[in-house]
Amino acid sequence: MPREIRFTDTRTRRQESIVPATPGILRVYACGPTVYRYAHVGNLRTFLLSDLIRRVAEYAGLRVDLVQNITDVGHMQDDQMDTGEDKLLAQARAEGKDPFALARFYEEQFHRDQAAIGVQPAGRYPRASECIEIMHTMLRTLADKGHAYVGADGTLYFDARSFPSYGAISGNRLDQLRPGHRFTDPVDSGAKRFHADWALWKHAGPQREMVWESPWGLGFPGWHIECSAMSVAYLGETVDIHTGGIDLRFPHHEDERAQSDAAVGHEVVRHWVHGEHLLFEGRKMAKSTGNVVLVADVVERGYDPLALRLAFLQGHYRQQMNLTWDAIAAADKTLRRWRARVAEWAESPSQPIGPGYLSRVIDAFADDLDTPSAVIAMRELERDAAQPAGAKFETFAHLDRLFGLDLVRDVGRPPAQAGLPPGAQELLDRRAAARASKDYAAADGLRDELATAGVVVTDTPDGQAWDVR
RNA sequence: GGCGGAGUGGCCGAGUGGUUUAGGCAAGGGCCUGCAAAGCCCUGUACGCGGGUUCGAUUCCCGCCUCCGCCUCCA
Repeated sequence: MPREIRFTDTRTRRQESIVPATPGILRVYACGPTVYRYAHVGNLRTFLLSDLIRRVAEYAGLRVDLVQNITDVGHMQDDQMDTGEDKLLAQARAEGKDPFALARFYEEQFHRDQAAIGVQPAGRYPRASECIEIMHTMLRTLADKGHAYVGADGTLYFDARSFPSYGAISGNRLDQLRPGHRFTDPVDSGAKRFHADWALWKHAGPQREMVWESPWGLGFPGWHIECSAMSVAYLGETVDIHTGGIDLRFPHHEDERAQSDAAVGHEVVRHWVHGEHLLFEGRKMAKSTGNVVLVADVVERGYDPLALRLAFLQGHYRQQMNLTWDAIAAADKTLRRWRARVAEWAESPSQPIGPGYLSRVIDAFADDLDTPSAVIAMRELERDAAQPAGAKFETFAHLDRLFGLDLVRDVGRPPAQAGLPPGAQELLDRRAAARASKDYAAADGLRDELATAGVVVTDTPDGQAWDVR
């Protein structure tokens, strides 16, 4: 068990020892997906962050209360700001679907992708669209305390200048921020008082889908208020760790912090932990760049999705990582070899776990999630001839609680019998006969035939082995 | 203009003021195999540029160049 767990806190800009406000219970809020499209592997790398925090904390004996929001309303899209549509409505219109149905579909896909890369489900997944009331409660408080005002366009805005420590997370100061320049800023039309103010409750305008009644009229929530309201409602007025992608540091988390702290009256989030971005082939992963990679793409190329997880673990969460197909292939190969080794080692008599490697890996995880060092330690253990196989098995199997790579998948796995395509068994039998009679030309031809049918045959001392692709 | 992160060998990526200066993948050679595959063994190529500090810098300092991100879209 680690002596202490440390993470780098974006706000304090240094590593902090994590001590739960409530002894024994670590309260974590993870910024979740906006469910208007498939999550790409860059998104998934960020979501992995809260999973790793949760695993190391649970390993250390803490109970982890992990809440991850599902944003299914209110996340404005840049080029839609003028029309008042959010990302979901725009996508629903593009696909000709009901926005709620669309949101549920991508939410379901999100959970599937999470499971595919070994992310354990959060305790709760509140949906923004189902938390409108608790948002109203916080908005009323903000209005009562003088942090909010209704603009000329009927939208409720947060008064940024009413929150003196604005900018603590990002380092952005109100007097240094540039006014919005990508769209017609409401301040230009006199709707809001100051360019850095942001919408708390958007006035519906002509929009008639995904709108709710409120003390400020028909409308829908601003993006940032959902996380403030939901984190406080679900985790209480003190949240130990709040995670998200580095891009959320500003404005999302800056604004969220202002709302939460202003409403509650003290610092709500004790530690902000952000994951750096994933690049793919050297570029930021984005639709506009054309380098979006989904879990489905990885699977389609024949790789185990958990190879993605291993590839992520080999880099540090606060470093940009340049993912490539070569890197995924390399991780996939390592993962398959580890599973095969673990299955072999499992045949040996069980041995106590060697404390050296165990503590190295655990300490690495606890030291600001130094997963690269943890993976290195596993590679060293793998080739350490001084360690008995039984101990290697126990160590790999045990530490998979932290790695989450399903390393024991192949233990005791019977030879693949099921899943052979029709006729394949006959080809296999004929090839075995051909080899027995040393007719290698025929055997190689049959091997090619089987490969075409998706059956990869290899020869072992015990005869033919095969794997269905 | 403000805020933030990087530049390591073909690729991904650790790391360190200096004796053999990761590891993986790929490549080449070998063992094994009927041939392959897998596995095992061996091999090579590094620290963006220019100064400085130092006996010695990839590592520390200064300057520069380049790349990436945020500044009210974004994981």
